[in-house]
Amino acid sequence: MPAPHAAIARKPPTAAIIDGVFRALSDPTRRDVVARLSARPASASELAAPYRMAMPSFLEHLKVLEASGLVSSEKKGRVRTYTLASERLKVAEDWLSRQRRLWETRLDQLDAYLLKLKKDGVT
Amino acid sequence: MPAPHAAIARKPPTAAIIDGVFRALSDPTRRDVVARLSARPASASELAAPYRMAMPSFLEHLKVLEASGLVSSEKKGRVRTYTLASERLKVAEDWLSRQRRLWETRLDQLDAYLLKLKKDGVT
DNA sequence: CCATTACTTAGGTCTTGACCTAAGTAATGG
DNA sequence: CCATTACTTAGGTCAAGACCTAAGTAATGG
Repeated sequence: MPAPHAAIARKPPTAAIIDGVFRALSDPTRRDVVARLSARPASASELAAPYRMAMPSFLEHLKVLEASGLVSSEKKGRVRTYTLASERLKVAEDWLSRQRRLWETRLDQLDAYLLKLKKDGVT
Repeated sequence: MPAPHAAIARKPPTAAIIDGVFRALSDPTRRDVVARLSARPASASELAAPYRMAMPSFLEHLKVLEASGLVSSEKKGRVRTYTLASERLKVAEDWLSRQRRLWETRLDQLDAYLLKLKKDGVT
């Protein structure tokens, strides 16, 4: 039994994974590719077409996306097809919403504190 | 009147802004700082304390965060205090949830299509 | 006032990132 | 088959990133 509590122990993504996801999303070409892939899968050359960039340069972007786990690819004949892998988008979303919760909690506490000051008649 | 329709024309963040936010979040030290600042504001040296890193190196991270708009700072006497600026976190959240919507729409369409195939008795 | 404290500036190194051209390889389609 | 098509590999440039040390400056606190 290598992993007890497998059902509940959904381990948090490592920092390195989150690094990769945010990094991959920090480039406009790569974000654009992600956006286009969320509509439908596409081949490397289809994806490359809109950009004024040499093929090897563009493929580098696809490699970054694939390394981050945001997309996956499969080759059939001479065509490599890319697909969005939505779980990794969720990793980023989760991190952000966790921050939002923390932040909002803090603001609520601040509110409560200010309210108490007011109620206690402090000026 | 420099900006007509100011109330509704909340212009979308430029690609460069989104680049900066995601890039800033792609480093674990910087994400950690954001997390700590969402609890409360703090000075540069307080923020630096947990890391085994020379001060100038760490301040570089703070500069990246401030340039991205995720945090702001103000100097009083010899202390510079950093505060989280939550609007920029929202920029990243918004981009991600937009992608999720696109992606989910696509899956729904796919579902509908498969359902139709089944209903039409295709095998 | 003057030693500390809290940054700041200046500069150096080494790696990584984003592009490029040129030259592959490996499936097609006529 | 053999010219295309669809990537792939190899390698080169140039800027940016993430660290460092050393030497500032500018408020404080005793």
